[in-house]
Amino acid sequence: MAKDSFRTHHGMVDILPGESEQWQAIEKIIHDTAREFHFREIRTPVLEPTELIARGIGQLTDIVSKEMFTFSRGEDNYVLRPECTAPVARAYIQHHLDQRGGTQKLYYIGPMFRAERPQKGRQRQFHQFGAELIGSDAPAADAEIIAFMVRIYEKAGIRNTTLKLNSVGDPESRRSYQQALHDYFRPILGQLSEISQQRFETNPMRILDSKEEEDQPFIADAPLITDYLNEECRNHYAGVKERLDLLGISYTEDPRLVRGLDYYTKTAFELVSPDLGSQDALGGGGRYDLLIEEIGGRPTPAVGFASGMERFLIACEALGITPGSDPVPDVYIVTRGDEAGKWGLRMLKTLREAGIRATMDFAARSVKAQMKDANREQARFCIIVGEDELKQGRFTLRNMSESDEQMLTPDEILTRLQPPVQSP
RNA sequence: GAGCCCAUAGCUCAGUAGGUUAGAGCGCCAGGUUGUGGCCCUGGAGGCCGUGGGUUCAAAUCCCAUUGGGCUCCCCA
Repeated sequence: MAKDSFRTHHGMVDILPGESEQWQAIEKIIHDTAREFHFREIRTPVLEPTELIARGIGQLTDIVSKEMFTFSRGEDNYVLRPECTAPVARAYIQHHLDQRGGTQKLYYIGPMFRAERPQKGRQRQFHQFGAELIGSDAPAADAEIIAFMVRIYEKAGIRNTTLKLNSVGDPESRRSYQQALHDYFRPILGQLSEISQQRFETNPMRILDSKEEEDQPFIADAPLITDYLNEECRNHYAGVKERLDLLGISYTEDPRLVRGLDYYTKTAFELVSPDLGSQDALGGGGRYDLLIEEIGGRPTPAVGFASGMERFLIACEALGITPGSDPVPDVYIVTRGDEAGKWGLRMLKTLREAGIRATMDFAARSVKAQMKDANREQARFCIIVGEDELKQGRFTLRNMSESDEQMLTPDEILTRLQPPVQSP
């Protein structure tokens, strides 16, 4: 690589032709599924007020405490959004979407940013799609969100996933549970890993998440949140499970499933895949009944999920699924000479207006080089234009797979190519 | 923030008892067909062997540093 050239920042990747078609294909699945479920798209800015994210996600989370890309300009503090639930909630409040009546079913696709060390399935700029159902505390809302997420992967052909499900309770349940955890861990605190000892103070539930070898035996016997849920949370959890059963969505209850962001309440879920390596979650989410009030709205229950696009594609690749296909032109116009080149340009316009995908050479190369290029691009037909054709008003139409040629007028060529040849 | 691995052409990689002009396959460009692709043949372009220093008569090869990349921990999508 030349000395003076540039490359992307650490953890930022270019998506090139050949890959971009795969992205478009899964984006299409997401958009199509959203239509079936009647989720409506919302697009929020990539930059958000730093304070919104800090308050929404929680000061003590890793995301806020050490993974944000921030900068200031004048009085304003900007952050590259690390996730999209808080921004969507912000938009809901800002635009008074509650006044539109009913519940809001919103979905999004877009880049998110976290200043972590990159590894498989984790980049600094990564892409998430997700959905939020705002304004309902009913278990049916949780089920709808989960059904939407699950359906997208199902459509893509990703069948070997596991849906992990839990309830993390409401503040009241959480308090009694945290008390139980404190009572349980305090006597054995010295035997826990350093990180777990810290979490004992900050967020004892996270100890259950620990992967430290030394913690495992203690975690195995630790009290479970499900035993401390109050009646409301218990009923809600049962209601969600009942509806998932109803929808034929299988799940595995995981009483140790904890979500990383502070705003979650009650339902927590995660869709995991065995093909992702160390970062095994395709997506996750849950209920966040406290968030909207926390960032300045009226108390409003909501539930949502977020999924990683990069991990989606890793899962596809592991299963041998290649979403989308490389585009090929119907026609490649091969020209010889300046006049032919101009004719070709006009013909391109005509073809395209007829819905025929057409291109040509734009580097004034030899006929042979143009044919080679047409072959490389897998064009179905070539139109070959030189002085003879211009004089006769009839042009050579070459079928590239059959290798046969006909001399036709432009009108005949159009008729011959319509309806546009089918492409995969 | 911590650990491990890697670094030779556009891509995938050969190349160590250190020794003359650094290789292959694929890809790219051109010719063989003065207007015709895919197969084939021939030729060509393209590397200061990531960067800097050291050891040596001599370094892609040994040593140190540095940068970049990958993976893992932490955490998350």
